[in-house]
Amino acid sequence: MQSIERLKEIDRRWAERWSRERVFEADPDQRKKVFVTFPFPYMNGPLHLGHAFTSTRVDVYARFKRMQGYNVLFPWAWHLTGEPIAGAAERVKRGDEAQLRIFREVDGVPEEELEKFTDPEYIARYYIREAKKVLHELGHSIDWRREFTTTSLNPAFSRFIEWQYLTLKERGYVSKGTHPVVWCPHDASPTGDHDRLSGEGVSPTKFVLLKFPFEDAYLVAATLRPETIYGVTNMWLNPEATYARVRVDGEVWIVSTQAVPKLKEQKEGVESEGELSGAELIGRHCTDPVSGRKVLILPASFVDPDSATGVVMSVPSHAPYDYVALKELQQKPEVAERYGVRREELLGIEPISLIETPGYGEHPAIEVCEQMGIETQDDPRLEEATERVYRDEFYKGVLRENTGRYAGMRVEEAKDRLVADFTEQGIADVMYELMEEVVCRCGTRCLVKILKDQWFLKYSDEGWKAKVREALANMRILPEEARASFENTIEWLEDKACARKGGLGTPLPWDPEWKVETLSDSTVYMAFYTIAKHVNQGRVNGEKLSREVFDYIFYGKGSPEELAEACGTSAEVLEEMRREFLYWMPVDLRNSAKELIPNHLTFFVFHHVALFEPELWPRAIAVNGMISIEGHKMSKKAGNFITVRRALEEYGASVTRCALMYASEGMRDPDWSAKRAMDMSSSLSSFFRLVEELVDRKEWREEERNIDRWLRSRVQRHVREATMSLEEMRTRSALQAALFDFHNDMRWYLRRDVPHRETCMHALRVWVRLLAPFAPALCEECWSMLGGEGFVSTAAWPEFREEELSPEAEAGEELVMQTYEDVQSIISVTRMKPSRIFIYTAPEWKWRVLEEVQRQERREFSEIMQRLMQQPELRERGGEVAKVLQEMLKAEPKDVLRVRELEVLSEAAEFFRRAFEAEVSVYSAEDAERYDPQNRSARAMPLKPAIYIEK
RNA sequence: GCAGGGGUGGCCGAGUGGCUAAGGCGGCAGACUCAAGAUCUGCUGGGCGCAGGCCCGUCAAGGGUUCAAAUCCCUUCCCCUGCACCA
Repeated sequence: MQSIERLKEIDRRWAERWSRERVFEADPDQRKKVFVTFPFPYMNGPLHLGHAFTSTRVDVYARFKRMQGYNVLFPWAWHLTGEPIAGAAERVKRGDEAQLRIFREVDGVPEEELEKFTDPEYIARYYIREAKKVLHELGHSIDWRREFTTTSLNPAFSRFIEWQYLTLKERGYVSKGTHPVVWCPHDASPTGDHDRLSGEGVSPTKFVLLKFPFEDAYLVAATLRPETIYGVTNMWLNPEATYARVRVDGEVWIVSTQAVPKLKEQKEGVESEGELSGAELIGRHCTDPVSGRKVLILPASFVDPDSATGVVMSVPSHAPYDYVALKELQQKPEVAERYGVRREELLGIEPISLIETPGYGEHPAIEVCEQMGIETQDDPRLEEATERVYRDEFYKGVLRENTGRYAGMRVEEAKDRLVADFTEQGIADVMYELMEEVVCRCGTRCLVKILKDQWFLKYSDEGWKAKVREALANMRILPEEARASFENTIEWLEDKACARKGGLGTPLPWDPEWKVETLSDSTVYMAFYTIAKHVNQGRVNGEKLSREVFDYIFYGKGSPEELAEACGTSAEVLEEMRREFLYWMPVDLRNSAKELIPNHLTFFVFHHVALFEPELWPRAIAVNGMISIEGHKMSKKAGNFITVRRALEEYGASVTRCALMYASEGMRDPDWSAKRAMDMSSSLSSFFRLVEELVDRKEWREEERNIDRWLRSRVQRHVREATMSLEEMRTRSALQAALFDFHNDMRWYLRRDVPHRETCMHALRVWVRLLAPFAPALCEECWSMLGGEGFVSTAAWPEFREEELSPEAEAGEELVMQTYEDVQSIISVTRMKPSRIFIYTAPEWKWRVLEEVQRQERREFSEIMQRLMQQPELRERGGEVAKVLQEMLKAEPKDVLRVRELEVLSEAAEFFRRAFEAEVSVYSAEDAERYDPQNRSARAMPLKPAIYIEK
């Protein structure tokens, strides 16, 4: 507890110094640049650990690259576009308790602030103010001079969006269209998934309406299978339902009363002209518009007046519901007779087959119902039966002779043609319906509305997609596994509405009642960071930034002299802005959560390729998993919402950052747990304590030993691992190397021998720098204790030095470790308390045998033996050689480095002595003077010294 | 349902064909301490062994390929993300 307070104090102190000394402000210079971005957060609440996870990844990368000597820009901005902030203000005005409670209890907004939350701008300003403090304390290396907000609250940004949309439109990427949406009649706005009480994931389904002439009107059947009209035998109406006569675009339609309000949102000039009951329609006839046949209207309980038009055409050959309902009715004709249906006519109805499907006979619906034993129209399994028949017929079915011009076509291909033809002939129309009930958050049941004259981004455009694919192919995607998701998204992406009517935002320049929608105004704003700095510094009037000015800055079009005055600046400033834009662009890394791949991150690429030349296309996108808290999804509702503020209060920046970065990498979802945060806190404290101890240390060893070469070699391994991992944003692996593995080696080093000052200090200086991107403030503290120059944040990243790797030293140290374990294992098995330990290293000739084995590709005893016997010294002891060779051939082949065993183990003797509290002697097996009462030394093998222990 | 990513020891997680699993946490034992904490040391799937060793088991489940599989293929189950006008 004490130590965590100390870490927090260090974190705060250094965050202060960084901003006081403007360490992270970045301007163009001679160096190579790296431009990293985090998707600006939406400011309707405080930053939470999910934000911190992603943003810390960006910061770690920024810090890493900065230390590598790049000129790094990490800017920040705030997203205000859209409905939620405005909606929240509205709810506060209405005194909505649930909303107030969230602000108060989850976000921790003080009462005196809450009063002012009726103003959306105030809410945004409040959260921005808080979030900025939090990011500062978290130690993010942000250049705050470039900060901005979106929407018309920031005129300069609006000018930028206007430029963007005018350009997109001019280049043919924007079009006007009409589209069905899930709509709340009460809110008078589209109802997205998150705005729903129920019906998540439900989207409009397109029904084809087939108009069956009926007296002066049309009976309008809704179907998903319009091709089956060739097999129609009768119509179904629900006798309990009420139907309406509706005027639609000059015609009179008969549909269920429930369908009328739906049609009003989807069709022109819809007016109700009176009602009639289902019962009174039954028994009468309408006309099949294709064949002109008379079609009898029959009663059916399965017909749902709430679904589409409440009128169903009956195709018993291919629709299980229709078949079962017809069979039931024919078995009890008296039911139908009550509605005035003539018995003979009813009994005379026979299924008409129109699709031929491999694996089925003439009437698939009948077959399937009989197979499944379905007897009544209320049987729930009818859904499954319908699904099966539909799917098989759709993919495998072929239309029969009785389908006129469509005969012989596959259902899959005929369907669209037929609908187009029927529509042209005035027989068919469309209606959208929700297959499940959708209820808006306001409690109103939603329906489908056709939104007219909406503005769309033409993401379906093949030429556009081709450029996006090209950009993607040249981009680094981290982790690489995420690439497939991007490719997929590009594949299925269709036109996307890009403007809305409600909420905050920038009006579309050519149609100002629409505002540019949030996912659309967040696509190329990274370019704006280069401009925001100049606007914020008052060097140019942001409100007056015209399209022509942006064209100059971004494209170099026009003359700065002519443009300068109109926007309150000089040609020099405009030229500088253009240079700055060219310097920082393109974006070198954008990082976000994987949930944004199908929208924002892909749109980000779309807009870049639409607006900029390939040199300015983004270079890399990184994605990460979604944070969970103690194993559960984080949500305000669940009450496990953790703000960054709270994490900082409890653990401070260094611990929070490291705990997050160690929680996961790649696409894996990180989990935050209080326990693991505490573990991280002890790891960092322990690191810090070690640095302090060594800085204060007085006792050092003078001469250099194998253990020092070993440590230097290990240090290089960690440098290499941390560097390579960070290049790919693998923060967990990097931290594993830079904190834990490094720490373990330091522990071993200090345990093994009195440390060598230079080696030790060298290791510490590397260590502190490797850890600096993760725990920057703590490392600044250590850096200054170690006498490092300036800030560690701008110190040089340790470069991997291959020449410092020493496989020999590592092999030597492994020999020490192995020998240590062997002694230990003997002690534990024999349960003896040793007083004297003798170690015998392998004789020279055994090494020679081993080396011969390694030289030979074939591990063939006689061949190798023959070669060995050519050496006289070995020949003398042929019997022994044979035994040793056999043993070596039994072992797994592996590369072995020659180690000066006697020297290495002698150096380690003192360590063994301390560890085992016993006298330790190291001999060569060839040493004539050795003490070896049981002749153990005979068993010494290379890298496996013989051991003899006395009680 | 469709698409993408996953499922490894009590827990977090390395590991993508070859000495059957890195590191951390937790647990147990010991050292230090009046004690607790911190720290250090050893053990931590099961079994056997008074000389460094051996045997068995294990990577969601089942099947297959291979001399050899956590790793490759097939099937099933489970989890995460997305499926659009939400940010």
